[in-house]
Amino acid sequence: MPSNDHSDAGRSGKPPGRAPVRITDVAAAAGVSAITVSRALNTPDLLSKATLRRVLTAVKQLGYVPNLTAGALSSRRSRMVVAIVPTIASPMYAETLQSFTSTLSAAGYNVVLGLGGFDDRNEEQLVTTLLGRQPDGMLLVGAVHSAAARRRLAQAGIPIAEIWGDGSPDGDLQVGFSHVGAGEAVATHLMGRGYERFGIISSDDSRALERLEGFRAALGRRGHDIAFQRLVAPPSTIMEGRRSLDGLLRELPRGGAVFCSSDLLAAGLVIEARVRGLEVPRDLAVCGFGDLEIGRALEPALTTVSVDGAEMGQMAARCLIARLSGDPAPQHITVPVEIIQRATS
Amino acid sequence: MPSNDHSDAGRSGKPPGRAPVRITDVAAAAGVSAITVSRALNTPDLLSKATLRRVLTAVKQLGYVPNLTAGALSSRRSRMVVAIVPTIASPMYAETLQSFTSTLSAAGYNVVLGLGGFDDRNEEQLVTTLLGRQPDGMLLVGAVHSAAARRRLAQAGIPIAEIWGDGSPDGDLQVGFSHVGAGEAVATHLMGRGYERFGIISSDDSRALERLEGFRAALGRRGHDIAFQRLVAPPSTIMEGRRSLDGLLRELPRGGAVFCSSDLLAAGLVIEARVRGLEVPRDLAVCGFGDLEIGRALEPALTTVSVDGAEMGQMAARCLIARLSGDPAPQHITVPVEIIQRATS
DNA sequence: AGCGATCATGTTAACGATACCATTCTTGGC
DNA sequence: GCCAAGAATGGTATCGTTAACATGATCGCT
Repeated sequence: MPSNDHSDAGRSGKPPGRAPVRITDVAAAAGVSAITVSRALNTPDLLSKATLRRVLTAVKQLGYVPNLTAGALSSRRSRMVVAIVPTIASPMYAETLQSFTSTLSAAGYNVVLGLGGFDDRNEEQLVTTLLGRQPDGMLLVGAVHSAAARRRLAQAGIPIAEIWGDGSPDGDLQVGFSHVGAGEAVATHLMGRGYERFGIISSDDSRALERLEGFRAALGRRGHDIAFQRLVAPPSTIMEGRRSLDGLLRELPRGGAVFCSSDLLAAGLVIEARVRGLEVPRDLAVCGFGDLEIGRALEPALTTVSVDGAEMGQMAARCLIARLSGDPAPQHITVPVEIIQRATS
Repeated sequence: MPSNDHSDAGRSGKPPGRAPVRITDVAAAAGVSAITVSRALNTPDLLSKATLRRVLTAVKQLGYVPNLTAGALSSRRSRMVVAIVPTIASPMYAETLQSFTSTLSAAGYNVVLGLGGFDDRNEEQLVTTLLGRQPDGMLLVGAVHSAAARRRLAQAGIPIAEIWGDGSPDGDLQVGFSHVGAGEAVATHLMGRGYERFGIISSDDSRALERLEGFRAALGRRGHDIAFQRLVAPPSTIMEGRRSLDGLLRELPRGGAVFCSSDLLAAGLVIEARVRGLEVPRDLAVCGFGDLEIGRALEPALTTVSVDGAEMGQMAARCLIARLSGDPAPQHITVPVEIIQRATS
């Protein structure tokens, strides 16, 4: 009977003969104790120059890669942050996630990605698994709806940053803007430009719907209403914008103005309008949302609402980092929302 | 410099009075041992109905969230996969990552995101940290260039899937297509349509350049050459496409055909051409790459090379999962590349 | 010169889970 | 009715690292 004493046999991992270098191997090579190696990598200031050099040499020579899983278990700091995003197929969220991840990466954190989709189906499942990773912090893009999931988050005891929020804060850290306010601003802008008939094409998700309500309310205050309204299933696409024109023209005579909940929808609308020989904005004015590249590059260039997704991601990351470092961090950050008037209104 | 003793209490964790429920707590509540709880969650088949029910009740009641970090350390399986992507600001990669993540998520894996950018600067740093997370597998979108980083990867002993590759495989699992072949196919297509003057606008990254070379070679074989060539810094944008027209028109008289390394560049070119009163494709034919939504929705719709980014992501995920489950998985998968002829050529 | 303060390093014991092997309790075949 | 084979469960060691505390060396100051 082969008795698996101590080393290689027993809990052997992957098939190929790997050489898992552990911290003790490095320690032995450098003639120090394990904790000294740990300190060389985490708190080098605590060591003498000579020891530090010796350890780092050994690290390099052996090709030591610290096992961060073990480190996390022991120190109770995983240096990981979970980001839950509805989708990254949408450029707005992608941009936000990109800058969020980059900023955290520079500070030594890794990001674990959770894709929520737009339904609450397996939200609890997702949140639970991800919390099991023991993240030091969390980013929620958009709200978490399932009650069970929210409870879990609240009990997790980690800082949670929420961005693109829709006004029902789960986290203790908000980076965002008022969607209602944005809708109002668009209404004000369009009324100011002299338009008198209005339509809206909106994605059927909670944040877009808030903007819709803001839009409607501001119009109403001045005696206007929404003559045409169309909800489309997320994620928004250019094609869906093109397809919206038909219905729109039936309800809205020439000279109206339409607010689209995404630049993608707006771009589609403009493209289709031109194909039909309409002149934008004379026959149809359009305002998008998001200030995506396509709007800037379109002809005519799209009037839109600019919210800096990258900025929000970076802000959220910075706040989390501050919070995790014990530094004070603001609880609420409002990112400016700006109407960029270009050629379609 | 005062050593920053940030935490006041001992190893008590986060400030707010949390109740970290451990597996032993659940075990006690259910009147079983810890290992039984573990089995209830991981291999429920091994338990009797009655015990299973009892344990799951306790789990729910206590709101137990398994510490996956500890589990990973003990079992040497992290159930995490690292994805290294140049950027997710580009829709192509975003799409790939989206489907990759979704597929893995459904199989119980989490994805750790690494953003590489297009430079090799801190590539080794990034790879090292991420390997330290003990991922079970890895996805490389595009190649890893730093020699040190490649060595690390090779020694990691985990399956590595590489997609969007440029022909210098790091991993042992390839999902992709021939970029050279794609360039050739475009050349063949355009020549077949009767064009005789050619231009190219390409992103300055290795994969796009391979397509360029394929394009050039195929043209050369039939006695043609590239009359206009422009390299633009990644990531590609619509605006950059628009800006390219000026130079292009100087070198390429009306009736030429241009291959763009991205649908974004191609879309910009088409938009600008129409602004200048050119007719597409009569005055200028354009072929893009990537089959993005914008190409489909553009007017005139863009001829392009379709590579299914989502499909590739899903394939890569499936292969990794198979490999990790001990099932056989193909080493090389070639995804079909198809020229979609629409209205711009 | 003595002595507390500071620096540099080491020892020990977790962190929370699972692998391995052992143990008890069933079961069925002859 | 007895024994081998399997089902159900538990005990113990361990995964690789870091926190907490301990120790010895160094140093400046009265």
